[in-house]
Amino acid sequence: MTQSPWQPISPEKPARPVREPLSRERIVDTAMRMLVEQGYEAVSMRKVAQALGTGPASLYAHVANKQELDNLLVNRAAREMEFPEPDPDNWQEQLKASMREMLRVMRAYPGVARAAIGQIPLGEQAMLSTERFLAILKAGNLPDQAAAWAVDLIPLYVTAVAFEESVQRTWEWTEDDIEGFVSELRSYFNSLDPQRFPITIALAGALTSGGSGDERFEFGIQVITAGLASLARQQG
Amino acid sequence: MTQSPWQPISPEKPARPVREPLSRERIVDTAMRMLVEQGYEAVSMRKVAQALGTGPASLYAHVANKQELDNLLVNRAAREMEFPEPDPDNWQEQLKASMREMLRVMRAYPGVARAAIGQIPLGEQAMLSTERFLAILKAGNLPDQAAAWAVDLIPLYVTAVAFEESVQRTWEWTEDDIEGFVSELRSYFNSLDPQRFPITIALAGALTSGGSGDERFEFGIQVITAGLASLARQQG
DNA sequence: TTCGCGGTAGAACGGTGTTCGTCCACGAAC
DNA sequence: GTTCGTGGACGAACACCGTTCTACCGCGAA
Repeated sequence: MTQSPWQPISPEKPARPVREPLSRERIVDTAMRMLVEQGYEAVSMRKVAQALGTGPASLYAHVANKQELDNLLVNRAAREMEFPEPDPDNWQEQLKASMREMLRVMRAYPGVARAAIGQIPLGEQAMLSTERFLAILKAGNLPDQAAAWAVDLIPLYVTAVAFEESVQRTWEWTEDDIEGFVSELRSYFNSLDPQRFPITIALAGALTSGGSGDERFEFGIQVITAGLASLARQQG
Repeated sequence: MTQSPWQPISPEKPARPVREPLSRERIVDTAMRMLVEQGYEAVSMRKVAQALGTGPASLYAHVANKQELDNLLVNRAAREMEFPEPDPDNWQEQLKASMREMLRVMRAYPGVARAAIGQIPLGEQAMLSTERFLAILKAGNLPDQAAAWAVDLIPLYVTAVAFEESVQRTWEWTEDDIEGFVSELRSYFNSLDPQRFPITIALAGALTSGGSGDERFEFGIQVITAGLASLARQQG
């Protein structure tokens, strides 16, 4: 009882607390914007709440926990992916194009990869992209089991690539930093003990090429596509 | 000056603060043991320090930061991997065996995968395993550039698989939990809109099979190996 | 008009990585 | 033999994190 009993109750309303009410939609919108602008690390329950002008506890009325919010972000991103209509004569190129599309979206929302890795994507949009991949793989005449495991393998690879990139982006390297690092790396390889690392030294040039990641990714999807093609049933 | 001036100086030594001095080695040993026994989440700078009977600040005299400690753990784990001598007639099977070996070690040290993902492994032991993989790939007559990118792709895939498993292990699921989840998943697939998810529904069985992960992993290394083989130069 | 209820939100709990500044033991120098 | 400098040890603190407790309050139903 530290308050004076005659204190006026509610001094002319406390600064209009009405505001637009919270909602799942508004929370995901805000989190997504922060993800794009400031990266995954910046998307904390506290900061999302602060951006919405409230406290962290308020979010929990609409979102179960951080993990669910991550899942919602993944699903929101998946909404933007576009896939071709399956064409049996062209399924390998379609598969590659779809993987490129997946990486494109994940690059556009850095941090979504981190949210996506290690979770089974069961949201509406994510399931739709699975369906699209399955359609392409079936057009390629893959056995059911191979197609099923492939739609596990493919997002795993693309997500891992995107995640790796996003981790390195966290370190905030400029183009020059990368160039410097690559040349340092090359001379590090060359300084190794030739007795123990003969091949690493011989391939120092090849090992340090393709730093941008695009070429490496192209290589990866080529390997996966060719590997899957080798499992396709002859004819149809 | 709150102390009494006649107070005896150093009351028979303050509980022997000598102890064995800290060192990088001791820190990594302790962290590794905690990683094995309690998982990655339990390995914090504070807890490692506590296990060593000191405060967190003491570690920073020997280890730059948490990330460096993670790297040291990765390198320590890589020390345990064993690779076959390259055999040109058997390189595909050797490649698969090496990937299995890599996964085996990463499973033995849950959390190492999490520490490894998104970093270029430049430690002594990690470089050695790269060298071994290169030897096998060269035995398979892969072009230099393909071999170089392959030793990027291969650890990326294995690490991603191990990381995914370790994330799911964090959730502490029993065998029964998994079974229940899989059957739930199956009925979820079957409850989807047949208009929009025809293939997902048709393949519900295949999609939910191989829950243990071993079969999925075997599929993955088969795809990668076959894909790489398709890039090998004809003959030598 | 009253009551109940659900969204809001401040405060707090128990954690995290990292840094600051103090203290002290030890080896080198005088 | 004594002094001094230095580097490791480390308690305390900083700025965060996800989550929960609990009080409050406005609004719709009764």
